[in-house]
Amino acid sequence: MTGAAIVWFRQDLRLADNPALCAAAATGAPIIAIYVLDEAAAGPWRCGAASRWWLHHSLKALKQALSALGVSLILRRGPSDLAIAGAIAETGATSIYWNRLYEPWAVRRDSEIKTRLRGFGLKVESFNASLLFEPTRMRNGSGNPYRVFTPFWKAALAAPAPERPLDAPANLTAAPDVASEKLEDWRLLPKTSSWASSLQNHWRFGEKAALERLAEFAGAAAAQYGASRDDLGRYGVSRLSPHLHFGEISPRQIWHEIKKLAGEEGLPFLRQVGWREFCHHLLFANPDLPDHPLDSSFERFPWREDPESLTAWKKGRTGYPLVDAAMRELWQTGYIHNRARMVAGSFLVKHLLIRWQEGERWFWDTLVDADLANNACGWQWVAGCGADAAPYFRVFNPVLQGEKFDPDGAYVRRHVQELARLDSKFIHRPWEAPQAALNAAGVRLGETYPRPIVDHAFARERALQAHAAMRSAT
DNA sequence: TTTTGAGTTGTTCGA
DNA sequence: GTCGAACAACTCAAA
Repeated sequence: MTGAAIVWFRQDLRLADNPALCAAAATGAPIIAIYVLDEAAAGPWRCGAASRWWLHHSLKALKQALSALGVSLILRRGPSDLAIAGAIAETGATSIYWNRLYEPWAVRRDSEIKTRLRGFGLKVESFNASLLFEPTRMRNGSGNPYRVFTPFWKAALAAPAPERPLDAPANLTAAPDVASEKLEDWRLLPKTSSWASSLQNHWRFGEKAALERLAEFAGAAAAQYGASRDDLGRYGVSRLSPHLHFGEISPRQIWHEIKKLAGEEGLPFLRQVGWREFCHHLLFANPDLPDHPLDSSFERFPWREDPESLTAWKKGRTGYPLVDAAMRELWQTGYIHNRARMVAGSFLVKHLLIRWQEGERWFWDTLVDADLANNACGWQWVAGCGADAAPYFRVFNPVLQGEKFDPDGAYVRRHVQELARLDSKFIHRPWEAPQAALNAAGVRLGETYPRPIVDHAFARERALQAHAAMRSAT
C-alpha cells in the first residue's frame, strides 16, 4: 500500500508547470504540500530583507491557490532534513517530490537528503522546473562549461526546444491535516513598515499576478523590447524577475508565451532569459562565484576602503542624478531597471573603486529579485572580473548614459524629487547648471542635492590606473 | 593542429 | 558635428 506523497515547495511557488506537483498528483496519492524555512542552509547568502518580504506574500498566495484545490500548505521552520523527516514521520508519507535548485549550497543539501531518504526506502523524485537548459547538459566543444555567452546561447537555441509547460493539476487528493506553523510567526515582513508599504505600491505577488504580467508583456511590449528596453522613461522591460526567482512563473512558460505572441520579435527578450540561464550555469560550475572573482588576478585589485562613499551610494546621494535615481528606485521599489543597474554598479566599482562584493551585498538585501546566480554574475560582469565581462576600459559615464537613455530626465525626476523641476538640459549635470536655472528649480547644490562626490574624468583615469597596477603586479 | 575572428549593454580622442 | 580607432586579455568555435 502506498502512503501520502509529499511535495516540497522551494523556489517554485506555483501550480502550473510544476513537474514535482504534477508527478505527485498523477500517482493519485494524497498530497502533503510543505514549505520549509531553512534559514541556516544558505549560510551567508540567506534571504535578504526584500526577498523575505516577497516570500511572505508569495507563500500566502500559494497557500490560497492550494487550498482552492483542497490541499493545505504546511509551513515548517528549521533545517530541511529534520523538517522533512518530521513530516514523513507524522504523515507516513512514502514518497517525496521536489523541483531542483542549482545554488551550490542547495545542491549539496538536497543530494544528501535524497540519498538519506532513499536509504530509508522512500521514493524520491526531483525535476527541473526553473531552467530552460540544465547546467549538466550544456558543454562546449572541449567538454567544459561555457564561459562566453554567445556560443552558449547559440548552442542553447540549436538544442531541442524547451518542453511545453504543464497545466496545473485540475484536482488533488487531500491528505489528513498536519500541523503547520503560522506564516505571520515567521516575521518575514520588514520591521520598518514604511519601507514595506513603499514596496507594496509597486508589486503584485503570486502565480496569478505573474501570469497576468507575462500575458500583458508578451502581448505588446515584448516585440518592442529590442528597441525600448534601454529607454528609462518608457520602461520597456518585463519586470518578471522576482516572479521568476520565486518560481511563481517558469522560464518554459515565458519561452512559449513569448514565442506565441511575439514570434521572432521576441528573441531579444528571450536572449535576456538566456543570460539568466548562463548565470546559473556559471554559478553551478563555479560555486565560489558570489564571493570570489572568476578572474583571480582581481584578488590583487587595489580596492579602496571608503565607508562614507559607500553610504552615499546606497542612499542615492552621489551627486550623479542617474546613479542616485537608480539607488533610490531600489530603495523605493526593490528593483532597478537593467540599464540603470549597470550604471549604478559601474559607478560603485569603477568611480569609487569599492569592492563589487559590497554592491552585491546591498543588492542582495534590497532587491526583490535578488538571485544568487544573477546577482553574482551581474556584479562580476560590471567589475570586469567575470566570464565574458565588460572590458576594464568600459567605464560608464553617468552623464552620457543619462542623456542617452533618459533624455528628458523622466527617470531621474521620478526618483530624485529634489531635481524634478530642473531643466532637461541640466538634469544629468546639475553642477553645470547656471544659478538661475537652479533657483528656478528650487535646487541648492550641496544642500538640497549633493555635488558629485567624485569627478568623472579623475575617477575614470584612477580606475584605469588601478587596473594597470593590478595587471603589472605579479 | 593551428589560426583566426568575434565576443550584451562604452568612452574618448583625433582626424 | 561625425566617424573610426584604440582601449587587454582571454575563451571558444569554426575554418
